[in-house]
Amino acid sequence: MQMDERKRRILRAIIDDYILTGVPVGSRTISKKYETGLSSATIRNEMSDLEELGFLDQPHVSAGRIPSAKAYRLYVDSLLQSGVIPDDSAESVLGHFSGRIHQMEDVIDHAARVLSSLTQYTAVVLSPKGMEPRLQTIQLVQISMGSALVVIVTDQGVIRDSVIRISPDVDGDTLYAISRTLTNELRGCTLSEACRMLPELIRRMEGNDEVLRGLYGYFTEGQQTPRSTHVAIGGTSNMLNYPEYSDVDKARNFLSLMETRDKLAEIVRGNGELAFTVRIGPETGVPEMADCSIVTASYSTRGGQQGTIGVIGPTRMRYSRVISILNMMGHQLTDMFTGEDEEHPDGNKG
Amino acid sequence: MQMDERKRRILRAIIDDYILTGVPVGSRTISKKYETGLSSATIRNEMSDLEELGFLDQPHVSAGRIPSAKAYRLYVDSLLQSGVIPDDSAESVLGHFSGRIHQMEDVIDHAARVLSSLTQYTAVVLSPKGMEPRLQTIQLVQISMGSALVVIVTDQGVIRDSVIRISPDVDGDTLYAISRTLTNELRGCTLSEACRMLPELIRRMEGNDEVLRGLYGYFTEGQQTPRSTHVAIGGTSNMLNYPEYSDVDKARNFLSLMETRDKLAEIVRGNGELAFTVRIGPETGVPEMADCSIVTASYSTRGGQQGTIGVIGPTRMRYSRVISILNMMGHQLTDMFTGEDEEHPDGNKG
DNA sequence: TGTTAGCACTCTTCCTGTGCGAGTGCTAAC
DNA sequence: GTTAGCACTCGCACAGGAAGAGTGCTAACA
Repeated sequence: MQMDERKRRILRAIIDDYILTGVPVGSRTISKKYETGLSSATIRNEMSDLEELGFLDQPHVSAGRIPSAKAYRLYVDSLLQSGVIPDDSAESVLGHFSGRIHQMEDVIDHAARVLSSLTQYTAVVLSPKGMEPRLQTIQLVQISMGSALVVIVTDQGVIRDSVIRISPDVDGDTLYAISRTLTNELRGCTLSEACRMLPELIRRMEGNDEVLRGLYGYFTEGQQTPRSTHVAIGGTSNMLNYPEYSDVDKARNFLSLMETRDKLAEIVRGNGELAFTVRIGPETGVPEMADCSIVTASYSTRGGQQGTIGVIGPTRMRYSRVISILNMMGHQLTDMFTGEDEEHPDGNKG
Repeated sequence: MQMDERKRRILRAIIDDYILTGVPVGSRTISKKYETGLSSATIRNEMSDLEELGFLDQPHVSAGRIPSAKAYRLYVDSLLQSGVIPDDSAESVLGHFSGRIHQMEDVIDHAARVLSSLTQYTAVVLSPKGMEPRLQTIQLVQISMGSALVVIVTDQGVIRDSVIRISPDVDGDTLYAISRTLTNELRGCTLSEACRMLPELIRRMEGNDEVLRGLYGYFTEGQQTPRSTHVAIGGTSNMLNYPEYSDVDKARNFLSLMETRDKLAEIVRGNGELAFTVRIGPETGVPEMADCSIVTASYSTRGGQQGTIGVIGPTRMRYSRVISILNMMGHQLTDMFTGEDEEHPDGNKG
């Protein structure tokens, strides 16, 4: 048996209807609501074929049909093939970042909120992750007698800061001198390289070894607990709006997955740095998400690192809408993270 | 009618049982499970009295009784009066902060996780909030040609950082000089005072006005969008473990309340800076939380600011356990935030 | 006077059976 | 190839009934 154009059209109608309503759709519904020009009996025959082909499932004999993961896959593929659909509400993404927000983490949090409220699904935004960051500047700032703040600037603009203890009689100027030396010596190194080089430096810069030793402890500690990527989540409770999650057990499983941010980040980040992915049901590879779909897009920062934005919803997700919103949002974030720091907004590039 | 000792004992048994099981408790249960030496009939009479006094509710005529908010209040008050109960598992709090964690936000996140996993309820931890912070150090760190990082250290140890644009030909030494001047001039000011003083400073430090202007923009912007307190939440999904929230609508309401962190912070922070509060059901003042209780404790930082840790659970919460865990955790955090920065851990306070 | 045993009564919960409606599959006619 | 018709299936909602838990009341007892 073969898929012909008519089968495709009917399948699409079924998916559309199921996405809208969430209840199994019957032959009569398709024949009446969608101008197919066919009677329900014909639709029934086609549906029977589609089921045999693996595109439809039947919860029980007298219920309608629901689309299988395979059907969604076909649907999404044809959606993507025909180009990203400009959605009615997509342009409203643009309005949501009017006020300048400086901190990257704030932007990410905000993006997650906007994304979830636009899509009405759960949104996840991951901070960029690229190659291992390389040191650019190390600066020690005195906070009080006996303690100093370490500020480390890397080429990714990622800033790690922490307080270390120093001798009370080290003053600001000394700290500045140490900072300069460290910056000169360690610029361009990765953090792990810096770790290896520090003992040597400590030997050479005797007299300030106490400061450096504190720093060393900080570095090695930072190594073993690497600052994980920032994960922002929005709209976890949205998931409860869908009958798929009216079962409390399911809801709990889902929510506790959302709480373990590391695992979640791993799942959302997925297999690669693809610009765009749609994973449907079992394709997510996570048993807890067997009836979820994950749509992700990426955005880039100045250094060329890729961040990820994603939407998690039921498999009967409004794919076209979600895809177009993610698309817009990805571009918007890329613009923010690349454009804003290079030039004044009123000037042109070049 | 009066409360006598026996009524009190029976009420306590009812509350204990209801907290344990979550189902209305009958007279027979009390008479058999708790060694009262009384028959179920007697208990019934007492229960009838307790209901008349407003301590018990009856869902329907042939169900057992459940404690009212008033009953919990009595229960908690007597609990607090008799001193904080040392709980079997409370000491395990101590183990959870073994590895040094430096960033305050990380500590707070971690505390929320630990708190929720120990109590099996939802935990909320708020960063300290005190008087308006006063500037201690301002440091400009060159990141790349044309941009610098502003690091502001306040007496609360709160660090605000952001990137500003500077002229490409300003070098690190100049930035350091500017930083020193700024620190000297502005130390001890609040942020808003600094805002007012900056124009004057810009006039005086001509030549570097471009840097300062960028800084000025940063300050004024920071003023209008004050960095809100950090809110960490843990174990939101724990709430679904309790039959009280097997209703999806209730669960959704609760969860979406958890998502609006600002509002949540306001609720948890509550009325004052009391060391310890227990708000039961309606006492929370939030309709969505009519069948929740909120227990909070506070911790202090070096500057004497108060942070808040809280646990949100069903009204039939294991109060004594929660109170003792919160108590321990509060002390632990206070120790971390005050002790650690003052002295080496191996030394005694002088 | 306080306590207890006994009993009728109430109300929920669970189970079962039944009718209804939605939807299918098949067959025969067009 | 399409469609109308019909028998059939299955879930769902609802009603009725049995079981169980728990109460309130009364009368007897220490």
